[in-house]
Amino acid sequence: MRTVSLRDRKRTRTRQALVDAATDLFESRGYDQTTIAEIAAAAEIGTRTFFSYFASKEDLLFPEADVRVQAGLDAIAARGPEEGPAEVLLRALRQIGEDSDDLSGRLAALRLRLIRTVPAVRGRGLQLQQDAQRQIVRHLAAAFPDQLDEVGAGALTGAFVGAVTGALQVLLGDSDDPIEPAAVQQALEVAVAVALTPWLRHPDHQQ
Amino acid sequence: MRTVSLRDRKRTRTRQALVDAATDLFESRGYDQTTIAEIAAAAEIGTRTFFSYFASKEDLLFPEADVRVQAGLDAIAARGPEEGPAEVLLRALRQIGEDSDDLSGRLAALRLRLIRTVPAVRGRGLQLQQDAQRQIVRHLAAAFPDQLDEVGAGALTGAFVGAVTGALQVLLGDSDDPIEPAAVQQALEVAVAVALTPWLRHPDHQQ
DNA sequence: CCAGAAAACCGCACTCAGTGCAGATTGGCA
DNA sequence: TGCCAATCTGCACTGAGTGCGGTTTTCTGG
Repeated sequence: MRTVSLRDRKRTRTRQALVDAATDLFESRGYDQTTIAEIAAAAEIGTRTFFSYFASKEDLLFPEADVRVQAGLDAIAARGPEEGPAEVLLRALRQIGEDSDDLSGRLAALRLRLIRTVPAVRGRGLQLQQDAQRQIVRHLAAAFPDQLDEVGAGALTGAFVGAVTGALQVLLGDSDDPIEPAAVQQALEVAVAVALTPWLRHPDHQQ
Repeated sequence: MRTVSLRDRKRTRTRQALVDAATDLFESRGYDQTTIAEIAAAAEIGTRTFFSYFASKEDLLFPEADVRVQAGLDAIAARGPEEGPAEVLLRALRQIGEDSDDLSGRLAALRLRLIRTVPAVRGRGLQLQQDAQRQIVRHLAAAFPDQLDEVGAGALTGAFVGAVTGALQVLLGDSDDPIEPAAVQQALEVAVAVALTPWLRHPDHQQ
């Protein structure tokens, strides 16, 4: 038994229609050249109704943000008895990376491009990232009360996330479409090595 | 001989008047309740003219961003012969922290509060931080061509900046005015220890 | 099957940020 | 002094986002 009331199904469908319509329009016409009115019209709802689905135009690019954050928090909660904070963060990252097609997929590719192109989108993305980070810090500190205080958890999480995004930012830098998974993997390993070296117990980590 | 043409002096004065007026109005009325028209009127210029001084309302809170970034880049350029990348980053941070009253000062305090309060301001701040970070990465990679490639420099800088901001974010968390410099110093040391341990040659660093 | 309540839809009018344009002002400089 | 360029400013406009109020649709209990 899921959330299957007609109301909710309809709402989910409309929401998806909005994302799809926005994806199409952003790709063909460009982000700034697309108005919310056009997106709403393409999804066959009134302009006013749009704002009961998304609070802003930018949010169309990050539709399942909360789901991904939750996956990360779950990964922290499911820590093994022998894991330290660094291992947990690493596993959480892999978890998020797996169940979301974050580098393939039409919307994902569009998002990456618009993040590099449109300031408003970048700002919103960074904002969401920081919010997620804050939650991770709280859960991490709570999960390792003897090894980390809040400030330490903030520093560790910040270093980890900062290293990964810093490396990815350089890697995805200016080129457009051709993203090689191998290179991404390599960049992540560099970032992890830089950020987590003093934290990992086993210096070798496969995959 | 500086930039002392009457034109430039006048322009600088008007710019400062705008920042001052905005500071006053933001403090008394609140950020969202203050319109650009009001700020412009308080600084005795036309509403339209405002946009030839600042591109947006948020930018009023970050008036000397470029100056600070430049100070950081200079600090990198002035590296000593025995310094590694981590030491340079550390020195750059201290440099920036010194010549900008970033934790005292009316505008600085207001900025911190609004960053926590107003999403648009936070987004803009993160954006500026990321831009600065990108420049630092470039300069750092150029300064240490044998020790760092671009991706490594991105990871290192990201880890460093991420750790510091992550720790500060937790520290400045929810409280409002009372910021104790000693606690800040402590948080920075924690962050540096977390992020730079494997990079620093001398594990002890005074001050 | 049928109220009535709740939630969603949606038009209307509004505020405000930000832009393009064109004309008036003013400072720089020969 | 007089010309050029930068600056200032009002006007008109677009587009995001909000509050309000009335209508439609869905849910729930009898």
